Amino acid sequence: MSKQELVVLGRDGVEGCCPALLAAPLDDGQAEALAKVFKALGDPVRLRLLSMIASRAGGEVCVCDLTPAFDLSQPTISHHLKLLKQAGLIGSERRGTWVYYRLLPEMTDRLAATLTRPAGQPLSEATPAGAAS
Amino acid sequence: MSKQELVVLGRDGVEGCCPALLAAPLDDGQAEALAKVFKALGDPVRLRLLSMIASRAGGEVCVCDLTPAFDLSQPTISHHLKLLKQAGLIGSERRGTWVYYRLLPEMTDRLAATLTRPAGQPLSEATPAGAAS
DNA sequence: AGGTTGTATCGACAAACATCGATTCACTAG
DNA sequence: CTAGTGAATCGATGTTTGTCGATACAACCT
Repeated sequence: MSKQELVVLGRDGVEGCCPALLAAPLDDGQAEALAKVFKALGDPVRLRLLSMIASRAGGEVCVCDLTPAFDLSQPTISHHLKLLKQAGLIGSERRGTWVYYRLLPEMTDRLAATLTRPAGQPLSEATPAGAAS
Repeated sequence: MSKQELVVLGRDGVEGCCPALLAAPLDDGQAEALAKVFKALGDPVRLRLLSMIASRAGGEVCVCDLTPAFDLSQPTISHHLKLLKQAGLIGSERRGTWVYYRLLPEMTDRLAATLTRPAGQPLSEATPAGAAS
């Protein structure tokens, strides 16, 4: 079911590879899809969740290990995990009583590519450091 | 004034280089600062603005070229530009009657690095494709 | 000075969001 | 089958955010 979500994101969402944020103007659909993913990253709790999941040796974290790391209720953590999952950033698997989350590196790779500017960027010709206020 | 904002972000915010989202758990301050920048990217209008600014040959765009590209009021565009600026993603310069915006590539470079996972990531040992739902 | 044009700020309002407690669902163990 | 535990969903609530019109500010040009 959530695999489907990923497929959708891959199809009419962030699509083929990298929308190239910095190389050409995004069309409206690309912007909408990309914004959803960045919005998922735009919360400190979700960023910490993601980094805890991504940096865990073995690649998996049990929800039962994530929840007590925050001063938030269990439903709130569950909600944040759901948003990260809907953004295609993480996936989950139930094993017995417990649910394990893991990073889906395809999405972070895609975002990194999106934010990388093409070879010789025509910026800062006469703009050495922080000339623009 | 907004240069100051950038400095602040550089100091106790995203800091030195890359908080390494995917390599180690973020501390609370890092997460808070990073979230602000991602939040700025979490809106389709701002993404389109940023991509229009970044992809413009010469590196500069006049606000007067940006505003008519949207079905939104001038104050709304101004507001979005302000948020992008406060996030350290763009800078502005007034020349005569017009104000020009440009990309500050330091920030996008930093974000790209943040989303890049370290060399041999311990993921997907037994997870070929999209095993996790 | 006075008028004109481009941009930013202000105040208001509706929609979206983060959070919680209560409940329900999924699974395991007696 | 009946607890008991981990996780997700549901409703409600206070806060944040995107948007607008009105207004103020900045620079140019008579």
